[in-house]
Amino acid sequence: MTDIEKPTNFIQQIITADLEAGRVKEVVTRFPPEPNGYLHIGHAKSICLNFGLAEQFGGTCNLRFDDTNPEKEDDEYVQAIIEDVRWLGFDWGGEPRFASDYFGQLYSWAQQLISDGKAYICELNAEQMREYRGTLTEVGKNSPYRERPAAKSLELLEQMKVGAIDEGAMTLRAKIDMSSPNINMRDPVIYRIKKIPHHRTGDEWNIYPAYDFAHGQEDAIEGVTHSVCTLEFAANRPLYEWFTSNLPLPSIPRQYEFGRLNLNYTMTSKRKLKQLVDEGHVDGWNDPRMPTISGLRRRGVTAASVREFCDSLAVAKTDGIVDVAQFEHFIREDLNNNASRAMCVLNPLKITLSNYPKDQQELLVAPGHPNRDDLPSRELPFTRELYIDRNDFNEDTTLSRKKFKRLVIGEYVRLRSGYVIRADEVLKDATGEIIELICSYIPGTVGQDPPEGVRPRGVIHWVSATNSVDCDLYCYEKLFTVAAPDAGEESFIDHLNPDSLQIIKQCKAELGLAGAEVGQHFQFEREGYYAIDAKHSSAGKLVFNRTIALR
RNA sequence: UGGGGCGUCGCCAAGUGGUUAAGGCAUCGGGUUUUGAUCCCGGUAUUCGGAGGUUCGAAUCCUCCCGCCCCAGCCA
Repeated sequence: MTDIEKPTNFIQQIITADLEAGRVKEVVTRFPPEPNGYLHIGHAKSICLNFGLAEQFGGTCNLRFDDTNPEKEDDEYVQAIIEDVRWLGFDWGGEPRFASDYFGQLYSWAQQLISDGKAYICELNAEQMREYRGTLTEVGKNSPYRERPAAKSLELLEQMKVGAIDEGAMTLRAKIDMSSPNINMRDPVIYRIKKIPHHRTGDEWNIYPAYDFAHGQEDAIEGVTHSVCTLEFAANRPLYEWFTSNLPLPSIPRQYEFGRLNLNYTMTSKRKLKQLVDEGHVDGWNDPRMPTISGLRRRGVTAASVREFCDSLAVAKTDGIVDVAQFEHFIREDLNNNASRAMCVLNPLKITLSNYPKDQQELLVAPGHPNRDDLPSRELPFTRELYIDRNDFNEDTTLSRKKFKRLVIGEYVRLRSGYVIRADEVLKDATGEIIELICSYIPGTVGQDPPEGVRPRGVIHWVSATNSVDCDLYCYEKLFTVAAPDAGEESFIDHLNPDSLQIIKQCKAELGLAGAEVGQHFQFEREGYYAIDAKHSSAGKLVFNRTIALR
């Protein structure tokens, strides 16, 4: 559908070559989140890439939870992740997979490794292990337990498994090379004792496989052909390959790394996002200021715009920082094309049309969208008393037409989809504050040009004062005041924007908005895009989130 | 510092020895407009981290140098 052909990325090139050479006959990918937090915009890139690759090459993509660390994981996250991936529009055919489904298989592969003399139970504690590991420049030294007989290791592993050994007292380690320049290859721990109930396996296990011992094997079990992960795992690849070549796996998956998405003014670290939630800086994981998928959804960002944005991103090995304005561009693009228009006055200023009959009301018809007639039109009650925005009136009559395209005493303005009016008089209270404007309307100007000599300064939005609906608006700004909240010496908490949320109460919205539902998107003309807040809005109280302002 | 990876416009990025060095975002002009929105036109890198070299010809090949990122969790 796109007229501009997007160049193929290096992973697509590899897959194409693999297919042509017959190395793989069907492409299988996977999105492998750990259920220890909510998904964010960075994950969306990975999701779109993995599911997208499967789609492009007619293969499949699994959703697989990498739940090998019960300490941090929870079913709440599993459910949220499933909802988020679905919402983004992807399907993994059948049930999601879990690393924990393979614990039994993984355990017997561990036994196999021991029998083959390629793994051993080590009794070094954490601190000792660190000392033995060496540093970036010094090689490590062998553990004194390294040559322990396989039979003994097998026996100890079983004891670890049944809970007979204390946490931290022993580990199972792969026997590789303590002098490898790649620290990951210096006899990495592949099983550790954790006497913690697992969200799926309960207290069945007292030991859990480490990431490196699990991931490649999980891929192999599922027949994953191209295991795509982020750059920081590049140093783990030799280890990934060591396992796939030292174990009798049903298939040999290959790992490829690409640069993760970084956005300025945004934080994409599950740990730190969790901190924001736990410390109450935001209203939960789905706070509309959060870069989480659930936060974006609640804010009113569409799944389509997230997908479009992700697809526009390069899949390469450079790790850059994308300007959030680029993301916002796609949010506006989709909303501009699809959101129905509506009017809402944020700072109401009452105006009375002195020449409009007191009890008269006519229903004006406004289009749902300026250039889409498939969206239903709207009925706008027009009455003698209306509200316009205070910012759309100025007492300074010397303002040029070019500079101020709004109401000024003695001049005209067009009410959007309505009449042309003229401001005649300002009413103020004792303190000098403007409380009302007396105006007059020009009959016959709905959908018609005003008579000769009447030149409206511009078009402003409005709402009937006697037949409209009240609502609250939650307007958001960037959560952080600096482009790189995560850099520098100070904590990112110090860079939180104190004005990231502004609540505007008692706004006046056109009547039709009373029936707005969660999931609908609106453009409040001349203001921005808004969507019902699923948390605060209720039958008796309309609450909208500002998804994003108009440019 | 040992290993791994990366450096093309303010940001992202195509480019795979011969192109006027794409495109998007941002930005700056101008036009249309009953949203100061959208839309439409147009401007914005003699140059590809730097220096040498190979070649008729280099962002693309070679050499050296510089800079940035990742790895020393019983996290993933």
